[in-house]
Amino acid sequence: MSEMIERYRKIIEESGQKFTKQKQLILETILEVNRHISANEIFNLVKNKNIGLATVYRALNSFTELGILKRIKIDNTSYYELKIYSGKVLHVHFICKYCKNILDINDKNLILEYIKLNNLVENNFDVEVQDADIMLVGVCSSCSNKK
Amino acid sequence: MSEMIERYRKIIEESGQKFTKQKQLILETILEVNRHISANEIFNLVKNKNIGLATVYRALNSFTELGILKRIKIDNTSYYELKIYSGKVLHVHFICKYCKNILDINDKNLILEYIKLNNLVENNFDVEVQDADIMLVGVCSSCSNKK
DNA sequence: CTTGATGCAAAGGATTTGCACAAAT
DNA sequence: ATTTGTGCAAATCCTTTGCATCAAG
Repeated sequence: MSEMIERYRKIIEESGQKFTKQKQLILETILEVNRHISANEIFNLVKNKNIGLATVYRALNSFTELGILKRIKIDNTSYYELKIYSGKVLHVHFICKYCKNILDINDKNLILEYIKLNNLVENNFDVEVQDADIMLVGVCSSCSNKK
Repeated sequence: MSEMIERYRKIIEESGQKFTKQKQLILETILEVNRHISANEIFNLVKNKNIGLATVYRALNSFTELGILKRIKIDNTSYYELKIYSGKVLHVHFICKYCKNILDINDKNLILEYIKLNNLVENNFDVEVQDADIMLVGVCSSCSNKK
């Protein structure tokens, strides 16, 4: 078992839940694809191994609550990506309104600026910001050139 | 008819669509509540006037496309708020993970900072940012005091 | 008139849930 | 053994769509 999976196992077991074959398989699948993936896509990748769609949903919900996964919504579907131990502090995404492709905005300086802003919000609005979903919407260069 | 409604009417008619009683009523309802409101909530406020739920959804989709409304998703439901002529440039929201209340982050300086960051993203990632959905997640002061 | 809009009910898609069975500690 | 997880199918919730009718320009 990979080091990653070992860490997730620890988190899951420490929460009182059992670390089952199904959960491991689902985690491995997400690790492998290494991009935003939906419950249904995961299901299609694992259904030959006798895993039900409900199990996939239950696992994804559980992992999200435990902070292992990050859920982002596009139209009416949830997509998931690994959250902790993935080297990311904050999630900033850009979605192209035409091709619907999602870009990860991973520039370190930008992310740091965003975090500063979150701190400003905390001070000005008397709240505690624990997470930020930032979705920028616009036109990617590829779709821009097609016009 | 209020000045606001007149402006929306213009936008709707210029897009080639008809400005019907139903659309007017839905717009007036959103204007009145002056907060995030779901299709179902709107429907409950207008159903006694013989408007179907489908009409509400069709109007909301149309208004969103025309840029009159802004759609934000919470859990599996869409909420809408007036976008243009509402004095807002960019939409930054804070949601409390406990009470699920949504705060509008309307501080002018903060918003301007966010816009600057969007411009940085445009330059660094070769995209055109047209809109930004920023949802901060955390704990509001009220829920924080209850612990 | 002609075209687009509406209301209703049915369909659709994503997600959740009830239940009997299986597997983990 | 006991408790939690699973697979399946049915149920649920939000949203969209087909169709006959209605209303706006």
